[in-house]
Amino acid sequence: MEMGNYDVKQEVTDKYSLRGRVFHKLREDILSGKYEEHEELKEVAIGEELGVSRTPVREAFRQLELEGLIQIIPNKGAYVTGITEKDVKDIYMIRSLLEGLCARWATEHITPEQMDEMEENVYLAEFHAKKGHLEQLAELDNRFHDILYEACDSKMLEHQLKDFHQYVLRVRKKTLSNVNRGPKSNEEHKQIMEAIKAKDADLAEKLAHQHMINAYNNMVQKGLHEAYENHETQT
Amino acid sequence: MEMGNYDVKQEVTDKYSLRGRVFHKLREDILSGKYEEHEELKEVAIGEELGVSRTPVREAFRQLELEGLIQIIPNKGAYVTGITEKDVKDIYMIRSLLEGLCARWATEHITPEQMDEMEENVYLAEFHAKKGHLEQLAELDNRFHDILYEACDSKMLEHQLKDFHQYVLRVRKKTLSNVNRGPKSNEEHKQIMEAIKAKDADLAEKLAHQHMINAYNNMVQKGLHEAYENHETQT
DNA sequence: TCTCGTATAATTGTATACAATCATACGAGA
DNA sequence: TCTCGTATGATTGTATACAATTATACGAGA
Repeated sequence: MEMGNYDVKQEVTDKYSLRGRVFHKLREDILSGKYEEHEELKEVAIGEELGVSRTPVREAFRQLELEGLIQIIPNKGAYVTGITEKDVKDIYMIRSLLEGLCARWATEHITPEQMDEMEENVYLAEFHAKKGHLEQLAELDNRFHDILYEACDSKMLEHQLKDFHQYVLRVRKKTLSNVNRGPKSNEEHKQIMEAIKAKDADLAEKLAHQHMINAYNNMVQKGLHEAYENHETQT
Repeated sequence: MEMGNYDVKQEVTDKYSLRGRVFHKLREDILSGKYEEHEELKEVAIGEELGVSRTPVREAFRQLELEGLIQIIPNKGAYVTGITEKDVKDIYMIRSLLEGLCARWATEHITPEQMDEMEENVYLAEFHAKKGHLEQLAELDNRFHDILYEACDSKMLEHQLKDFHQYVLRVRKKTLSNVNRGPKSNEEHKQIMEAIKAKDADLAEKLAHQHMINAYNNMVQKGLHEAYENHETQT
């Protein structure tokens, strides 16, 4: 609830403030590979390119540094750190552990309202899967995880997982998912939901953990062999 | 190696730049409870208090926001999020999982040089434990974990864990550790080290995981009943 | 030719000025 | 008295000016 509100405000910032726009533009560009690794980002150049002054650029730099995307050397410059395939893999492995923990805690703390929304999500996704509505399916997929994050009732874990989720969504252009992953993903969601409903924390943890590993395996497999454009990444 | 250099530079920034000082001062103050939860932080007030202009203050705010310590509402203000006892507990639970993963990966990727340093660390700590040198013991304890983070050979995981480690170090003033934890902690380090040396990733993971849980249990237990001043938190 | 020191340019760090937005107070009108 | 609109002040958002630091170029001396 509190975090939900936070995120809304964050969105507002990102949309309407120059700093937010610069921050997201640069993150997008770094993750999509527009900038080479170790490339120097100059404040004035970026500012001119985006039509803003140095101030918002600098503030965006400080945030990017904290996210580990650039490295700022005092009085010298900002250098792109980039993100390798190994980084993505590592994130998925880390995330798989945390998603498991999240599912465990969600089992213990989920509210009836959240449980209802989760059920609704799964059944609605089942419907869209049958109809082949991939876009709605992708959106419901993301929403399922957000529900889980909120249900775990841990500000810290929710924050971590949302960060990772964001991160992963950004690299979808490089490593696109299989269009068939959607329905399969929802099957797994359903199992996780049922484990939570049955208050089986061990099972929920295990399933959520495996769910993330499956998502990764599907992603790299498809990322190497095929590349379906215009489809969202399933998690 | 790369991260090591990064951290050195980061330290330089923090020491010599106003932004770094403001950032760390505010983080310290928030975590130590100087500011109430939901308290508004005003740029000019903070700036005047620290004798700097708004610019470094603003940059520090942006970083604090990303760390989740404050919430910035556009055109309105920055509000302290604070950190509860539950947050600390959650962090330790999250960290225990990631330390486990870290130990696993370290088992697979540790270099002979890192292995040597780890052994040296453990044996040196054993010596200081016998002599009752608590300060050196605390420093070696922190260093042990840093070695582990570097040995896991994952930029992402290392980044995450160092963040958490930093975070935890900051709250030591509120929840101080038992002075007897040092030697016990090092015993556990030794076991972890031996598991890594024996290439037993499963055992290393399990031990590192439990090590963190023990550290937490010790901390809360002691935090509630006693409060030894002037001793560093272990692990 | 090579080395080293100095001068100059480029870049970041910080401070301040101005613009935009939000909160508050106050008064007119119902 | 209550409501609503406006004016005023406070605060943040952005741009620019100045200071400090670093990188580079060039020339003097060996």
